[in-house]
Amino acid sequence: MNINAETLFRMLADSTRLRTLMLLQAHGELCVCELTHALDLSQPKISRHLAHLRESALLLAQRNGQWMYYRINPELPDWAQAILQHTLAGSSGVQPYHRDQQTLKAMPNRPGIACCA
Amino acid sequence: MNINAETLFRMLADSTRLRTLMLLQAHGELCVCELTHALDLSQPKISRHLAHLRESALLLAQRNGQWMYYRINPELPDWAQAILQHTLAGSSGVQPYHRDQQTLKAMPNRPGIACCA
DNA sequence: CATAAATATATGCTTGAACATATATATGTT
DNA sequence: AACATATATATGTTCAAGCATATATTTATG
Repeated sequence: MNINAETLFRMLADSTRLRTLMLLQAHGELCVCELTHALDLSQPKISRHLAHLRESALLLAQRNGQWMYYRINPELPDWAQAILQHTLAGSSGVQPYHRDQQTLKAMPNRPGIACCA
Repeated sequence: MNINAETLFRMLADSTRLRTLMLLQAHGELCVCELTHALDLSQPKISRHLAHLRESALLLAQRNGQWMYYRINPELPDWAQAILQHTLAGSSGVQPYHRDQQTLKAMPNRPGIACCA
């Protein structure tokens, strides 16, 4: 994998992208509709930023039925993964990141998650 | 200390500022003329970016005679310091960061450094 | 000693490019 | 058709670059 620090930081410098990455860092894999709900932003806005993150090789995308699932590229170099971890550690208790986690958990009809045990 | 992740990453997302921070992370403290020489950029450009970094509380400045010395704010939260460390680890061997270090070492008449033993 | 010159650093101001946003619409899946 | 996602276009905002210039400190000179 080849990513330079400046590119990584340009991607992290936008609020929508940073919140998205923090959700993915905490959950492993999420589809566009989950992100749209958790961040409470318009679908085209999320989709555009996901495209940027994909083009920068920070994210991988995978279709499952009608849903597109995104996850952090596991081949990112160690230093980049470490940066994402430390960022999550430093902001998971802070707004808006903390609220985003709660909003995701409270989402009704999440695809791929059984509604009842 | 109070700095949020988005502000940190906006500061790191510019090439001039990132190169400056990597030099400071590696050397502890440098004056404007040393940074200007090492990065081979115009003095107003460096000075302008140093002002941004100061206003974001990432850097502290201290006058010593005619020289202004800048250093990374030691009160940055742990996660932010960790990010700077990992960034240096990931880019110290890469251009332009590696070249910057060499150019600094080759600078003649560095203030505060004895010319001969 | 007063003043001027040289060095080091900071800051207005304007222009231009990069980029985020919003709306509408297109594509793909069930 | 309904749902999920992507993209095109237009618009507005942010922000870096460059130049000129201002301030501060030290050194040189009459």
